[in-house]
Formats: sequence, C-alpha cells, structure tokens
Amino acid sequence: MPPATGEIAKKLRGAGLRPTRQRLDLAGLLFASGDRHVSAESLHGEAQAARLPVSLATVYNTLNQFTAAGLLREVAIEGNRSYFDTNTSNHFHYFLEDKGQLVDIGSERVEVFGLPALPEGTRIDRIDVIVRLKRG
Amino acid sequence: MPPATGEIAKKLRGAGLRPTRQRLDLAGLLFASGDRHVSAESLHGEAQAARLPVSLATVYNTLNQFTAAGLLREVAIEGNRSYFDTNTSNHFHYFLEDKGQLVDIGSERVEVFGLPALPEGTRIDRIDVIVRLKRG
DNA sequence: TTACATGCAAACTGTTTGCAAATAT
DNA sequence: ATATTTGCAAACAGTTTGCATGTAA
Repeated sequence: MPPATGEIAKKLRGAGLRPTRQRLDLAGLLFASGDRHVSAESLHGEAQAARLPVSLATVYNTLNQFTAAGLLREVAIEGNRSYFDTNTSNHFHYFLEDKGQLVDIGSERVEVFGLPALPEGTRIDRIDVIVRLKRG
Repeated sequence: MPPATGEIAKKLRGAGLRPTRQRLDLAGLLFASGDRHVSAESLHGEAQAARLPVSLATVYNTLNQFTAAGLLREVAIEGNRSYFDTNTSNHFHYFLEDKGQLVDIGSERVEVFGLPALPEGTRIDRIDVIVRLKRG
C-alpha cells in the first residue's frame, strides 16, 4: 500500500531532511507504488505531468539527498544519465538494452559464486549485477 | 609479450580501421602490456607523457571505434567518466571505491546462479558483475 | 527569527561534432 | 586521386552551484 502523507514526512525527518513541499511531492511519486527506477529527467517530467511544480535543479538535489540518506540507491548504467532505484535492498537488475529500461530481478536466490580472494585490506561494499538483455 | 608493430597494424586492418600513426600509438599503449582499464583522459595523459601527440578528440574517437570494432569493451561505473577495458572476454570486475580503480577478477570460475526466467522475447547479451570494495 | 531549501541562470565536466588541413591507400 | 582521419574549437548533454528569495521550525 502507498505510504500515507504523514508516513512520508516521518521518513524524511528520520533521514534528517525537512519535509518541504517539493520533497514530499517527489517522495510521493517515488514511494507511492512499488519499486521504481527513475532518472532526474523522468522524475521531473512526472512531477510536471502531475502539476507538482519542482525545478529540475531541485530534482537533482533531492535525488542526491535521498541517495545520501539511504532512501534511494544509484544504479550504474553506462551512458551519461544516472538512474536511481527506490529498492535499496540487495538485489540485481535486468537492463533492456533496446528500451534503455531497468527491471529488478525479483529473486533473492540469485548469487555470485566463485569469487577469488579479495585484494588485501578490502571488503565487499556491495555487488552489482546487471544482466543485459537483447531483443531476440 | 607485447605485440609487434606489424601485429598491431594487422589487428587494426582486420577491424576495418586504417593504421594511422595516432591509432598505432594508442593501440601500442593499450595492447602493449596485459589487460588495462583506461579512460579517455588517462589514455590521453599517457600519450602525452610518452611524447605521442594525439588530440583528446582523437582519443575519444579512437576509443569508440576500437570498442565498436570489438577491440575494447566499455565498463559501466557510475559517474560521468567512461572506462574501457582491453580484455574483451567474458569476465567480471572489482572496483576499488577509494581509488576509483577497476581490477579484473582473474577467474573463469565466477558464475551467477539463480536467475529467474528472462522477460519474454529477450536473450542475454552479457552479464556485468561489479564487486565494489571498500577499504577495511 | 534563523537556518535551511528552492529556483533560476550561469558554470562545469565529459563527450561529440563540423570543417579545413593532413594522411593512407 | 580519393576517401578517410585528424585537430581544433565550438556545440552538446547531463549535472552542479552561487545567490537572492521563500519556507520550515
């Protein structure tokens, strides 16, 4: 179920972010439905379509703040655009190359096997897996 | 062993690229030693240091041409910079977050298990695995 | 009332491109 | 001789930032 407005405000506060109108609007779009993948541009477009006035600069700032606060996770896809994922838990992605679209791999059973010893003095922060899919 | 100059010219020709001085110089830097990971900027810097005059635009064009020809592979790391890998075979990467450095995972035993069924009408182009390492 | 957030436009970074001069075939 | 490549500078896309105005606490 979509979180209530009060929930969202609480979430922001918990992350040390003032629940301003813009942040509430963007968080509403981001966290209303299930897991989502957005770029700054796409989220800005959505906000416009929903008559929620936010400047593009604020969308950028907000996405970065949410990411720093652990509310979002950035996904590295080659190319210039940055993608942000509302699912911050450990999971992997399909990338539909023809559409440029990211899709969560909905399985906790996926595992990476056979990693050799890590370089001295390091530990795993996280493992990103992107399965690139072609049409066909 | 580093490929001889003639070998490199042959490699370029085989890829449908004229072996110009600049392309030979850059290929020399790229393919002289083992597997390498470069950005346009870093390769340009290397060329300068080696007194091999090449413009930055040509480095960009060359990296893209080599990639299109299958001589290089692009690696997606978040951030603006593009990285290119001289190892075009199927393999995965460690990414040292503190140094911003890519390292090949030198093992063919690494495998990804448990992928659910692919979306209808798609097939795997390739799988990118990036193991992000923190100091510690 | 005070610190923080927003919006705009300007700045910035990495990358691509148009075009005249240079080079490979 | 002809088509391709190069280098430069200008164009570009995505993103960040400075600063005056607006807003949350």
